[in-house]
Amino acid sequence: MSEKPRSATTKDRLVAAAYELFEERGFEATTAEDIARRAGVGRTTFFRAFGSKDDVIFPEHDLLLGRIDERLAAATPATRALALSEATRVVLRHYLDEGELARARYRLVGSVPALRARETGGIQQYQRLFARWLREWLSDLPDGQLRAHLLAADLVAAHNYVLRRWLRDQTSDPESELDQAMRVALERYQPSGLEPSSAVVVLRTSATSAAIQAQLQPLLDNETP
Amino acid sequence: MSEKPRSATTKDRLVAAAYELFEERGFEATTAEDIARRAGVGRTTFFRAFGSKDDVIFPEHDLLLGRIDERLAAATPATRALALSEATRVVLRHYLDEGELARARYRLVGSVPALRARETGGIQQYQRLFARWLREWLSDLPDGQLRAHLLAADLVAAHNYVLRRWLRDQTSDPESELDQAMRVALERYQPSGLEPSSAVVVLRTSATSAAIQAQLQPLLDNETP
DNA sequence: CTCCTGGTTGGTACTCCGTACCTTATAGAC
DNA sequence: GTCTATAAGGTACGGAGTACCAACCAGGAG
Repeated sequence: MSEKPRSATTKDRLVAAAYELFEERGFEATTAEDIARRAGVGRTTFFRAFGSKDDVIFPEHDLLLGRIDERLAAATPATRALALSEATRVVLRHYLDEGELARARYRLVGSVPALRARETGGIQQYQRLFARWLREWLSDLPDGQLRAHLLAADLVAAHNYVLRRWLRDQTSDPESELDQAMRVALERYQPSGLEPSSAVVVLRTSATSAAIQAQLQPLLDNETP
Repeated sequence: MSEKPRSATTKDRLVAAAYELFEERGFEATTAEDIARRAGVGRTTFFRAFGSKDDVIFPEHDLLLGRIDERLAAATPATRALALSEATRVVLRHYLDEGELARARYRLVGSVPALRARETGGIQQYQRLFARWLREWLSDLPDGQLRAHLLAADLVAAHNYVLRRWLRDQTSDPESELDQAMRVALERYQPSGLEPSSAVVVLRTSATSAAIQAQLQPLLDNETP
């Protein structure tokens, strides 16, 4: 019935057919054979292309994992915080580029428990990837292993928070929101071991600033754990 | 209305049979009929008891979700931090009580991708439950919604970090480790809007402590955002 | 041209999961 | 005893995913 672009590859036609049918009659009510028939191929070809019915919906997952890994591998010690932030941005941008397709997937996944499980499995893979790098980067800190896992969880949660707001049409500037979310998430990232925040208390005294400095220094040098 | 021990033993026999067979010949190579036969019941009874082959492995999930919800619902504003910590402890204790069964499940889930997905789906439910309460508790904070999601992710990640260490036999005192992990995770929980950490700087001066206090007070009262 | 070869596709058959439906057995309630 | 409710087993079915085979379609080589 509906015509497909001649140049579209078999995989693309299958994806398009699948989304059409899922929206028309739901995920469970659509069989693999239905999808194959609408795409004009055999059932065998469908399973050869995707391996499972779920895979039609998350085809770019491995690609994104690879890009994140690349971005993190390219970081220098001085640019690690930035790399973490940019790595999440890679994923966000991917979905923004997908546009309506991403929103269709969001609606679909939200309404089918089986797909939810599949999606969270994918998210978990992101988190593990972040954790793998962070374990190394934070290995010198006290509780470094634990903090690596927490920060990985934060990064993924922060990204998903912003992404979901965009998917639900609750923001028109998701990139700026990601900036802010990353700022909050990265409060945990303190590779130099500094306090998360510092307060300066000023009292008037007759001492010279040099004298004050001399007295402050030993206090700052051996911090309480 | 009380649980019948008879039906409980049927379920228990099925669980025992399932774990035996999974260890013997693997998850995929074991059919539902195999499990039912070894437990001495019919295939129909198996599916009535568990609904799916995966459910044999995660039978207590809903129970734990309920207990977490209870614990969080019972919190007063002053005891919320404690309630969050205790809620994760409920889950940890459950696994500790299971003992070797929990370790068998860990080995099994680790080796079967399909079960991994199922498990992370369950974890996600914990996280969503925490987030639901925290959204409300942190609603007055700047970035409260975001912070609620991050803290929920932290709590779950911290709990899982300790649990996995125990499952891998890397700790003999998981409860103490959970204390420490919660201390780190809850750094994010600052419902009163206080700074995440405070530093006291002491300089000698001739002023009385009352005079110092008088000078400090205005500084403390209007904090910089 | 025919013959061969490798790769892609479609078709058929099979196992198994999960559900629906129907029958049977057991245990009280009366 | 009978009646009824509940748990159990049995059978049949649709659909996912796999295995295997047959058909087609390149492009050489002779």
